[in-house]
Amino acid sequence: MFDSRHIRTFHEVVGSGSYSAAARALGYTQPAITQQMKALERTVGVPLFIRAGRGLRLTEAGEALARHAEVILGSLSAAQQQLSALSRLRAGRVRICAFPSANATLIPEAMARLLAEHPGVRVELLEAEPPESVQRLLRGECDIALAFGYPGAPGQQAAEGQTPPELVEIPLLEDQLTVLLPVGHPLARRHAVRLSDLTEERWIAGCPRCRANFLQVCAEEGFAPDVVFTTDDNLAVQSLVAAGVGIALMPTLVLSFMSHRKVTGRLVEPHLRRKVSAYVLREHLRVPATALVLDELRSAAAARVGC
Amino acid sequence: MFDSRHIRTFHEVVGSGSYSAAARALGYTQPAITQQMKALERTVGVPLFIRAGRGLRLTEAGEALARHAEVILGSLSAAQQQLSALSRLRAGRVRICAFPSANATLIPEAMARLLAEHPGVRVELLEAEPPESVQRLLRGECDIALAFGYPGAPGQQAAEGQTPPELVEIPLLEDQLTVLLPVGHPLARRHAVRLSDLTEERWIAGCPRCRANFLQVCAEEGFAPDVVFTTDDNLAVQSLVAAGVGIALMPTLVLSFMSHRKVTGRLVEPHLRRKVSAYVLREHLRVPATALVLDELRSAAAARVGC
DNA sequence: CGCCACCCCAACTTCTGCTTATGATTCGTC
DNA sequence: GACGAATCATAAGCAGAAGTTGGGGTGGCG
Repeated sequence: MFDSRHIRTFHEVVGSGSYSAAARALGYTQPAITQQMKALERTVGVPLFIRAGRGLRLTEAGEALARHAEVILGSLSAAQQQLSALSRLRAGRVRICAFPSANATLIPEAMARLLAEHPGVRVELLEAEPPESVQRLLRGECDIALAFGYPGAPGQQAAEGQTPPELVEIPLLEDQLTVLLPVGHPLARRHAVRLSDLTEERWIAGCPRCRANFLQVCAEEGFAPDVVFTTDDNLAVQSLVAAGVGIALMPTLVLSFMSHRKVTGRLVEPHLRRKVSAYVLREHLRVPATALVLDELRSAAAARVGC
Repeated sequence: MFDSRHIRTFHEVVGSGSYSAAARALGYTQPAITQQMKALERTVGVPLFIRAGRGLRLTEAGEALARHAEVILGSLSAAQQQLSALSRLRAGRVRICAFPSANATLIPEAMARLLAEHPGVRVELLEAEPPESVQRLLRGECDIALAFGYPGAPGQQAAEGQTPPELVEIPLLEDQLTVLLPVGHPLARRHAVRLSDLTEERWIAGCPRCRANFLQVCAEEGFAPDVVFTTDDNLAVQSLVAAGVGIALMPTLVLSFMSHRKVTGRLVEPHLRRKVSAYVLREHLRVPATALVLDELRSAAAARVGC
């Protein structure tokens, strides 16, 4: 197997016509070139040069190798160019898996800035609710997973159980939960409502994990809510609330981009919130494109502080 | 610039799916693979692998490099194959420059054996008289020069003056000179004739160097020959002798393949001879195809010993 | 004829790269 | 659930490679 450095040196020697010139061009001293070419001739088993007075002349083998050197160095250079593009963010693909409300808020905001600065980067977006998205990450189906979790619930972390050690969690924002009331509801005149004032209401619950968290919070407040409807479709929840079927808890993030005309959100006491984080394989942090997307997500989340 | 060894190792790792397997396949220990891949990732600037439990998974950059590795290793292997053909004598071209009588005798005999054993070797044959052939060698227009010289004549060596130091002389054979007489010549009955018996003959001289040597030899014998015709065409010389225009000196080598029906050769006393040698650039001795041809020429000459 | 450029050679030095040894982690299996 | 096999990472040590330095020979040119 040839040493690519020898090939490059050989090519330079052929191009410049002398050992000394090649040494100057490559930043070596002249004896280094002599040694390299000697080593190359040893591996080839045939002389490559014939000394002709002050200049060098190629043997038949030298001519052949010179032709091949062009090809070899060309393919090496092509590889280098593509990988350099990946490392310099002139190229790269990032697959993100996120939940719907992030897809409607954080992701578009981050993407706008990202694509403006790095037009060569490509993003693929998948939609999945939290437990699923992290599993996809672990299965290698995506590079970044956006998930939310409710604090204090061991079994309710983004991944099943605790976050696996090879996973890195990047906290993005704390999403306040609000009580969704139909306009005209007696409590809608207040700025914030107490959960304990809502024990007699009928409730509409969201996704399974949201519902589980909701039930737990109510239990801590000392009551069991009357859940009359369950759906993970945020639009359906809002419509049901508007129709007077019941009231619901809903993250502010959702309300920031979608709000039924006939519903209104009110802060709830005690403060409830879900934690939105990005997850990534630890080793993936070193992939430039992935790190870039994470940065933009962080920025987008920071711009929403208090949301 | 990538190190070709790293590329090869990377390719093997991708192919076998693990560092350890690649180490076994390439004859390294496992930590060596780890180090090489670390170094490769450092030069690329981007991770190539993501650890996935027991196996490895390629990053986007890894996938890209894997594709390039195929091309790079392919071009390296192609070069290696061609150069190996040259060094193993399955290919190779040798350009020989020789004088006419060698072209008619030594060369064909050597070529027959050479091409039988090494059908991949190609030979190009040029014709030139001695001073010219060695100059062509020095100019790089051929790889082997066959030339003859007369002993004891400093200015008459194969090359002008002494053989240059970068030139190697390979003596092939001593070519006896004969006196060419028309059949029926009074001296033709003898087995050998003395030069001093021919002082009154009319002579036909050959090529310039042959003629010069002839004049010098005659001078040493104490007479100046009567040269009535000069030509370097051996066939013409023989025809002139046959026609009774004069007699001539002619190398045995020429007579061995061409002899006019009406002439005959006789050994001459004192013994005169020309020295036939091959010349080659010293560094060219290491070129397998050239060395092979020289070997065959030596063999062909040895088979003609006493010629 | 002397100078300059080029290349070879030998010795020294530095450093890269491989190996050995050990520890950590994961997967399969009893 | 725990042990065993396999894999990769890390650290230390060593040998060989590769480069630089210094000196010499040679061809070409002013």
